Amino acid sequence: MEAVRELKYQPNVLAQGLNGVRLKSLGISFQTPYHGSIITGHYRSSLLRGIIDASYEAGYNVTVFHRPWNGASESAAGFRSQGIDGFLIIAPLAGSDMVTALSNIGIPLVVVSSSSDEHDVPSVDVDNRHGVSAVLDHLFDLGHRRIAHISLDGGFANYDSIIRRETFVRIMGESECPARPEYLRSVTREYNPETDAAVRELMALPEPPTAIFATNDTLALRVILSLNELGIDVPGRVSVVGFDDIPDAARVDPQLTTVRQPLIEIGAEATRLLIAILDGREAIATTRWFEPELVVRKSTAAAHK
Amino acid sequence: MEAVRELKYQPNVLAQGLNGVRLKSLGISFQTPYHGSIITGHYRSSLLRGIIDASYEAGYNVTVFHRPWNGASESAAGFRSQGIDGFLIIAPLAGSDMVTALSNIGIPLVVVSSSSDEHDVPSVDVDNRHGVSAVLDHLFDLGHRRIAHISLDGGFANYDSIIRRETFVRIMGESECPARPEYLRSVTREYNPETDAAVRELMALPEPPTAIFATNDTLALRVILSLNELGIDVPGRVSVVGFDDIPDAARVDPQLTTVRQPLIEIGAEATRLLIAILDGREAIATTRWFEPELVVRKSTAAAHK
DNA sequence: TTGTATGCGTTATCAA
DNA sequence: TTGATAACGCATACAA
Repeated sequence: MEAVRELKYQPNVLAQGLNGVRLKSLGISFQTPYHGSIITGHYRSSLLRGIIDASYEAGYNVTVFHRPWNGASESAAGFRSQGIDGFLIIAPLAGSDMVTALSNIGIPLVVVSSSSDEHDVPSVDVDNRHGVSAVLDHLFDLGHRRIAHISLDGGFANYDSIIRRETFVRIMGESECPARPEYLRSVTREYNPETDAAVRELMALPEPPTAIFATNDTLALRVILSLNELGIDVPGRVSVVGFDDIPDAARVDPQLTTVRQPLIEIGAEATRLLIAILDGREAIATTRWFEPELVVRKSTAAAHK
Repeated sequence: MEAVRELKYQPNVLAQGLNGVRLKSLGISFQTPYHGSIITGHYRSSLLRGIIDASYEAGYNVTVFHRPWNGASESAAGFRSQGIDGFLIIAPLAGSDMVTALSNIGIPLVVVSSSSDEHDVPSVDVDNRHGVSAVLDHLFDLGHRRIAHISLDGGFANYDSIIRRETFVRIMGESECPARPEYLRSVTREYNPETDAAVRELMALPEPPTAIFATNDTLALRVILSLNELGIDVPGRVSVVGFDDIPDAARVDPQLTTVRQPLIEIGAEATRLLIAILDGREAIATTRWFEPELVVRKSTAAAHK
């Protein structure tokens, strides 16, 4: 023990790992369909912040494995021997085999946000159904019946947006005013002329919607911009609702009504869950939901007649 | 080779590393004086994005070492055996011994943004002096002579903000209108009532400034808010300039005049530099500067008489 | 070219 | 309790 201090001895983590000791190291991966978009935006960086904070608390390191997941079980290989104990998959995209590929190699996994029950992988996510339900209740209360929904599609779709759309259709279907097909739109990217076109077409309908529910805030912000350019007042003529409550939601004019989800907490909880699984303290199939909160601001008002 | 495919053989990275093979793995650390602020904001996440992109290009993994750097050469120990080849220090804070501690243990280092010539460590940064000079030239051209500067101080000060203040003082000193001491303010956090107080006191001076140059955009945005609350028109009465060109700078009203620095590129270039050093392709002491670009928007106008 | 031994720094096992 | 030894999976150097 004296010699330890004397020589400033530090155990060699690699040798420990070679011998089967858990290295207290987590792998994470941001899956992105296009190059360079790793952690842009509030959504991913909040999740990452929760992950890094919680792993720090638990004494774990975090390694970012950035791979082209475009259709790649081979991207998944090689994780077993990397010295990581478990893996966090951040907001996987629908239609990718990433989750399946990773779960096949037998590494403990947790999906962080945008989970799907397609896979039998534990996850931590917001309760999207509850969130959509709160949005629609709010709009119904304001007298809205002609409600449109703009979703994400193509390479950018994540499971969250799919579930939100499904829930939207289901709840509308159970109401007195089922969603008309022409009110259901989707775009492949949020900040994109596509969105302008979708909004324009929506508002050019014989019976235009009085409210537009966008699948996330970035998209909702763009929708407001598009409406502004058309000279359509928000919320006087059309109400707009988003999802996420990114910081900009409270800064734009009009301030956005949206659904807040505790992203940092989701990232942190997913990390804790993964570590609990690694420690054998938690059953593998656990999945945890966080309740979202409707934040009513200025972009929604009574339905325009 | 057949057997490799047959058995899906994957070399054990740990064993390779134990044997002295470079693991193509980079360590990074965000130094933050308060808990939980790892990658909030555009500044850090842009740097991180550049780092992750460039390391991916080069086939390197990135491991986040989150430590309390509050005064800790012991935090630095234990990196030698972690299997990382080199280390990127992201925006170190002034007054911390983190850089010194890390450089003492002999790991190849590169400082990413907010570098200082206090340490003999290679770095990639924006040319702050050039940026400040462009700001002041712009303000001089608009007829401003009473120019205030608000800087960061205390635990949050990074080297960038220190250099910006020094440069401000130097250039003003060489001009016909040297900076008055009462025009030099600093706050400990950007978004903070402190900033309101500083602005209020500045504007209560017998000769209030006609322009305020904030050391970064977050601070500048808060300055505009403070001025608004005082009923002072921007830019009619006071011009405001920031630094960074965060996305919000173009979204607020009035749009912020600021200095754009290529953060993603800085992160990427720092990564490439570190890898070049690891490969022995680059001398150790190299340091690279990126030229910033003045972005003139709506928050600056001719000096109020 | 192909094969065999040695060391990398641990931990675990077994013997003393 | 202490001490020696094998094994982890690979790379390297050397022998065949």
